[in-house]
Amino acid sequence: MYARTPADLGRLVRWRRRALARTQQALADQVGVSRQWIVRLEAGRSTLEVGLVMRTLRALGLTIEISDPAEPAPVVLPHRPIDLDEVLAAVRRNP
Amino acid sequence: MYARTPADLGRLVRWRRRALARTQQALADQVGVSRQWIVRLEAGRSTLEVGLVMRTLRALGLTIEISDPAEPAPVVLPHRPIDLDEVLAAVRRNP
DNA sequence: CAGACTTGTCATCGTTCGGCGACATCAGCT
DNA sequence: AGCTGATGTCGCCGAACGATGACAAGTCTG
Repeated sequence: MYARTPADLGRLVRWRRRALARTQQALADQVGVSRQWIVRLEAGRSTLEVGLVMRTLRALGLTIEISDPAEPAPVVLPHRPIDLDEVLAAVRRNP
Repeated sequence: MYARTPADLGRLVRWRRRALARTQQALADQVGVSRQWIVRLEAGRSTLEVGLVMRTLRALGLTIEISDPAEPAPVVLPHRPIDLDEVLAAVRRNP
């Protein structure tokens, strides 16, 4: 899940918190912030402390990865992997 | 590159900025912040505005991905792909 | 080495953040 | 419908953020 803006972040945090069936207060207690701060984060406020944001993501069991999108995408295996043994057996039967 | 703390972020931003051969002032101008703010970010300050941090990462051509580490890692191909034609030719020569 | 450029540090100012308390509103259950 | 718990909103206060200017220190090049 990509986060381009604080609004993206806010939506993500709310979704995750609900997925974990947690209240704003419980999350706030875990992170060590006020419930109102969680409300602001979920509302997509851009002026929040980045350190607290990172702690909150961590409290939700999420990781933050920063990467360069210009790097080539990893090659993805086809849905049905080729059965190498089958191919080799066929060649052995009929080279 | 995972970022767990603002200090991680700061190191990453500095590394990337230097990789792009940019000065702090140039980056600051691009993002619309003061140079001193960039200094603080690179120093790993935790109390900076998250919106500005996200904008800075974007200005450096970086993306932010938030994910659940419990999800299975994607299958990655080995560094040297198997040359199927070679394998098949070998079997044809010596089944 | 000197000079130019870059980065680090400090202090000040106006604005606003985060915590708090309080209340309003919404959501779910019986 | 009433009740309970969860969430949204508002205002106030002290702390500190971000911009600015200035200077110190570090780095690089000819």
